[in-house]
Order: sequence, then C-alpha cells, then structure tokens
Amino acid sequence: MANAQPGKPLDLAAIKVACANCNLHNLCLPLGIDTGDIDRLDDIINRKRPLARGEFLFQAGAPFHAIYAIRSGSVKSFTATEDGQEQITGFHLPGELVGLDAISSDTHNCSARALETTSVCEIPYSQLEELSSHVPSLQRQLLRVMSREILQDEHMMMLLGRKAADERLAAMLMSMSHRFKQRGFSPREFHLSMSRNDIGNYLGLAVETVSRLFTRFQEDGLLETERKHVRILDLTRLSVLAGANRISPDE
Amino acid sequence: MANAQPGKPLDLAAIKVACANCNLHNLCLPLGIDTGDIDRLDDIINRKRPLARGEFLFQAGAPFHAIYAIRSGSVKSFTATEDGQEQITGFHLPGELVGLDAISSDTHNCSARALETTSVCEIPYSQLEELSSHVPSLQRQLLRVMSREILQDEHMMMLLGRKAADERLAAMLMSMSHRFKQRGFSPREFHLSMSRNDIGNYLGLAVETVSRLFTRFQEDGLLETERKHVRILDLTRLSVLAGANRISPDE
DNA sequence: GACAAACAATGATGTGCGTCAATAAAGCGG
DNA sequence: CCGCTTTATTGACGCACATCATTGTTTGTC
Repeated sequence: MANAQPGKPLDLAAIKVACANCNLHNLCLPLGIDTGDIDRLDDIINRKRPLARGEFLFQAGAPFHAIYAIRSGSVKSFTATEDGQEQITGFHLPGELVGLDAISSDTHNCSARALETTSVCEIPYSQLEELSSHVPSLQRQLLRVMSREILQDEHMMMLLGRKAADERLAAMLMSMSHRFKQRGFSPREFHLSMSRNDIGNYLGLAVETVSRLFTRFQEDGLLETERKHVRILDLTRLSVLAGANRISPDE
Repeated sequence: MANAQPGKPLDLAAIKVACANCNLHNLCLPLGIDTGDIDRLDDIINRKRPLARGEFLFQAGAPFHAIYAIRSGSVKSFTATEDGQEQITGFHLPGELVGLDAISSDTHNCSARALETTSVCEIPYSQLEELSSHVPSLQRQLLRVMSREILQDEHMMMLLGRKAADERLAAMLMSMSHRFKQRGFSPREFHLSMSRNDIGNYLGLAVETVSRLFTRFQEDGLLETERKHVRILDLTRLSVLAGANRISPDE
C-alpha cells in the first residue's frame, strides 16, 4: 500500500525498492539481518509487476522454484480437495511469505491468488538456500518463519477442531486486527479484502453462517460492518469471544 | 521397537545407536546426508533413557533448547486451549521430529507425551543450527522436514474444515496405515497406541462418534477391531472414503 | 448507464454430530 | 484375585450449523 505504483511508468529508480528501505523489513525475511547481508538478499529478489485481483501468484501442480513475500495487497492460498472444491489455507498480508509448503515436494501443492491489486517479491529458492548457508542470521530467520507457520497452522487446527462458529469468526477478526496493527494500521477499523465466501471457506463454515454471525455481532454491539469495511467497537469482548468462551451454563 | 532395551544394563556399546546404523535414518534428518556428516550429526545427539507411557517429553511453557526424533514408540503433541482443555495436534511415529513449532518462540508452545514406552533422540537446537550452516545437505533436509510439516498441517486443516466424521476417521486410519508401511510394518494390520479419546480429540469429534464410526466401519466390512488392534479389510474402499466422498446423490 | 454476474443478507427446514446417561469391559494397584 | 478407575460401546435426545430458497445489493462489462 505504501510503496505501490510509481508516478511514472518506466521510472526504474522509483520502482526499485530495496529491502533495506522497505518498511516491511522487520516483518519479513530481512528481520535481524545486517545491512550488508540484506543487500545480498536484495540482489536475488525479483520485484514483479503488480498482480490484478484474481490473478494467480502460482497454481497447484506447478514446479516450485521460488517463494514469495507480499509487498502490498493481499493473497489467499488454497488447496483443492479430491472432489474439486477449494479449501483456503491462509490469507497473507504484506510482509508475509507464501509458498513455504512447496519446499518439501518441489511442486506447489496449493495455489495462491491475489484478493486485490497486489505486488510481491519473488525469492528464487535455490538462491535463497545458497545464500542462507552463508548468512547464519538469514538461515536462522528462515527457520523461524517456517516454525511460526507451523505454530499458526496448529492454532488453526485447534480453531477448526474445538471452537464454535462465533468463536472462529471472532478469532479470525482478532487475527486480522492484530496483523493490521503490526503493520501500522488501525486495529479497530480495517478493510477485509476477502469475500464472505472466502471467510466461510477458511473457517470451515457456510457463507450464510458467516453472514448471520456478522449481523449478530452488530446486534451485540461488538462491531459495525459496511460491506467489507469492519469497525470493531469492543475489542476486549471480541478477544474474549475469540479465546475462552465455551463455558457451561453453571460455571 | 527394533533397537530398544539392551540385554544388560550399563552396556554402553549396545545402547550406542549411531544414526548411520539406525534403520530409521532414511525417514529422519540423516536422509540424503553423507556418512561423514552423519557422524557429525551423531555427535550432537543425545539418546535419552526410554520414557514410560504418560511421561512428558516436554511441556508447554518450558524453554526450548532441543528438538526430538522418535526412535521407537509413539508420542502425542498437544496444546492447551484458553479454557483448559487439550487439543492434540499430532501423533508421532519413529523417525518423525517433534518440537519444530517451538523454534520461532524459544518456548515450547505445545506439550509432548509418550503414548507407550518410547525412546527418543534429543537434538540440541543451537548445535543443530550451527552444524546445518556448515552442512548444506543437512540444512536442506531440515527445511524440507519443516515444509513437510506445514503441508501436513494444511492437510489437517482441510480435514477439519471440510470433511465429515467418517471421512476424518478414514483419513486418519489411512495415514497410520501409510506410515506403518513406510516403516516396514503391515499397512493392513496394526496397533493404535492412542485411546479413542485421543483420536476424537485429534479429529475434532466426540469420543462417542469415534466409537460409533468404528462399529459402523466394521458393519460395512471395511475393517475389524479388537480394542486398539486394527485390521483393515478393504484398503481401497477406506482410501476412497478418506478422499472424495462428499458426493451429491445425483452425481 | 444498462445488464449480467457475483455477492450478501435473511428466513425456513433438516440433519450430523455433540451431549447426557447407562452399562460393559479392560487395565491396574494392592 | 478383587475392587477401583479408566476406557469403550451403545442408545435417546437436542441443538448448532448446513442446506435450500428468495430477495436485495454491489461490481464489473460493454
């Protein structure tokens, strides 16, 4: 959002956004890496033309050769079930990496698609691997990022396995709120780039349930929505709902 | 199972099981690593005394300093929800690594507990990190293992989000079958070390549902069970159930 | 600016699975 | 070997959420 679209086309100097200048670099791979080493990381990264909404970053089945860092915009990644329907496995905001699950198989197992106009950094994996074996702090950060991904997925498994519909939506909204805050945006008021359908799919719920929950949350004074724009009125109550809620009536 | 309990206590030579001799080494970290480098990996690994059923490998909240490879037996890992109940995030068989989700936070976020008598290799993480920065193939394998973990978690998310109860159980049994086969055991007949309760917890189902499904699977001629012993009679049909099942009546 | 397609909201109805309850069977310590 | 606890099975019942159906709203296209 911050460093999108240069004023003039073909102005390469303006397009050139070094990791060192990127205001996401403390959310992304460069975190904790020396300026000198950041430049070397910088050299292997390709900044691609922005993707339009709906465009694929990569598709399942395609050979794996790079991971991607979101620079601006947002992306959903999803796998296809055997019977053809999709299951969304994550929404990705600026500074986050996409494609880490392909490393083990040399093939993309999920597809990634832009939810809005999105620009990304392409990081060729073989070069990243090579570089990280010479830059311990990069190796360290890469392993940390992957570990964090595992942690998040485990959290998601708990959400899908144990939580009721309202808790799932609350948790998802809290996660968004938190991540927007990390990126310098308001934690109480933001724009959801994904459709209700996508939210439902991600949370293992029917679209109708998501819709009904949004209206119920509004009736309860938790938040206000105007289409995809969300304003959270009671962050505390929402976070409680996202966490412990399943209380027996008598305790 | 293979290399457990030495005949005599204090017989250090018998206890000493090098990675190179371990019949799991092509399922574990040593995969694809030169014999020379395996010895170096070997040097940093501690083989601990076997854990009894119910013993903790580590507990959530404990400082992270090592990951663990299962040598024999099996382990469940689980997180506690805010309201105190546990959510099992995985069952681990010999050759598999446990604790990868702790790398990012320096603290164990989940606990791991032996489901039966279990022996493990403790791999101090700082030394592993150090060694892998000098042994590219080790670094490579480590990243692959973590990526595979992410992939599995995504698969699990799909299971919990989109699949019906019978499909979940079928998928879990197929996963076990596959993993036993990889380890040289029969894919059709094996012993489940976890309780029905654990299975239900893992799959996001009530114990009663798991029980009912086992009896229904038996009625349908899919398998036979004798307590925790399972014999799969129709592997094909079970795998179909585990995959595509949700078919509208008319297609 | 008009039309189509995608998206969202809301009500009516059905059902898969959770919850509660009771019994049986198995493991376990003394 | 015997009580005690844990685990497993089975049935009855209810509810949370899916499914189906309808209408309104927004977005994109020519």
